[in-house]
Amino acid sequence: MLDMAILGLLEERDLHGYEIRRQLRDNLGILANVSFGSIYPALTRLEKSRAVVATEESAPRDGTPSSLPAPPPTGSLSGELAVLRARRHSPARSRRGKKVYRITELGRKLFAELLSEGGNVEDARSFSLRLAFARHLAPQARLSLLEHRRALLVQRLAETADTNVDLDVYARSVVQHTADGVAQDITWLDHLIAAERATPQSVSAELTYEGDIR
Amino acid sequence: MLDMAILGLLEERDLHGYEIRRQLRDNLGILANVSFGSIYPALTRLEKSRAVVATEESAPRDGTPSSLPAPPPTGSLSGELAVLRARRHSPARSRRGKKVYRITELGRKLFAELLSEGGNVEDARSFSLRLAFARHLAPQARLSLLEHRRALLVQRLAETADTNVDLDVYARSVVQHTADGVAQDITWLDHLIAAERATPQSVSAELTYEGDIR
DNA sequence: ACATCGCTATATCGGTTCGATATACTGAAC
DNA sequence: GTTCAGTATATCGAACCGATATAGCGATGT
Repeated sequence: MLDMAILGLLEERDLHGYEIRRQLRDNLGILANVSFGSIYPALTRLEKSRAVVATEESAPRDGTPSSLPAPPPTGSLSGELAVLRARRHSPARSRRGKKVYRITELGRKLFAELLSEGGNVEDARSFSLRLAFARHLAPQARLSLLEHRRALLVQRLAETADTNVDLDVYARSVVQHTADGVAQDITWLDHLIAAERATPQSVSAELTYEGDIR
Repeated sequence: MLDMAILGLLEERDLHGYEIRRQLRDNLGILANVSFGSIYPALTRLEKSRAVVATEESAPRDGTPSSLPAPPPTGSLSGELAVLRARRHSPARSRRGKKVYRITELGRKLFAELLSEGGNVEDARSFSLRLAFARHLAPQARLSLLEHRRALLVQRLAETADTNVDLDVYARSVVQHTADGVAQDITWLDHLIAAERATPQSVSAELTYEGDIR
């Protein structure tokens, strides 16, 4: 699951581990407390499987050799300011040895697979992640994802509707609140499904991998 | 976290692994898809740390009527020993050995500790579990649990309020829906807190461990 | 002047949890 | 009377978590 998340972020731009974690926590909100103990091993195994490549000190596009780890302290003032300005909104800050990862073609294929097939449908986090990256899916795969999730939640709601006997106030409150949450998830999905059906497929077709998903 | 859940269930009645999983899935709803790959190792380690004891085909406790096909009442110590001795020399051929676990005094202490101190406050599952077992907590510990969780959610909501820029429709919808869920969790907690304050402590005092929690 | 605190950044360790799979018995349906 | 679904325990490798170590750098304070 983490692999999918990382690859999805790397589809946007090259990133290093720390920044990946920050985006997972702050931007997405899902996977809020993912730890470095998960991220770095994940990056290592993605690198081993050739889905990403690591470069030290994020080099600009074309074959620039990695520069020295420390920025020159006696640089020009304008240079320093440029660095500071860049630091604000770009993850490419040069501090200490920093491994910037870039997704490969193989990685893109792996991402498409994980997004459409991989991932537990029963897990809320997994579903939310896939939906967050749904623009990389073909319209019909998107719809299918939403409907599968909806069906699962409806079933779950039906099963847990009448099992609140012999529970005390606290447990019953938890169960009830969980059920309420599920019900709201379903209405949310209904809106998404309706919006999806209302949107003509041609509009978003160019953003998807249509042909690559089997 | 699983340890706390298991001990909490065993406070009610003696159970075996399969049944523990069933209750976790169906009754509580939290920890819905916990696997046997978690439960059996957890039971083994709880047994190793003397928090629970395992008996084969144990009799139900007092006040717990059971519709099971009446096993011989092996509630006595000698009976348990006989079973254990028999298991040594017999490979349990006829029936698949059903291990029924019973919580010990040590286990009860461990449960009280896990319930009050242990468990991640940031994790929704952990919180829900603890709340589900909240009747085992002293009133002030219960209130504290609710208020801590509330404070955390308020903080989280404040932090994620303005970070929905540069996200596409799908990701933004996920983030928004997550935030809505958090907001509703807060109102839910508000109700629980109000109810908790409205209840005079003496009413539920006898159900708690008050003196055991440090 | 420098001490300390907080943030960025990578990495590893032990322990826990997941998902899949194997095994075996029972009862009901067909 | 054989297949099918449910009950029940167990194990394996991989993934994941939480804590911790290390280290450079910026700001803040005394």
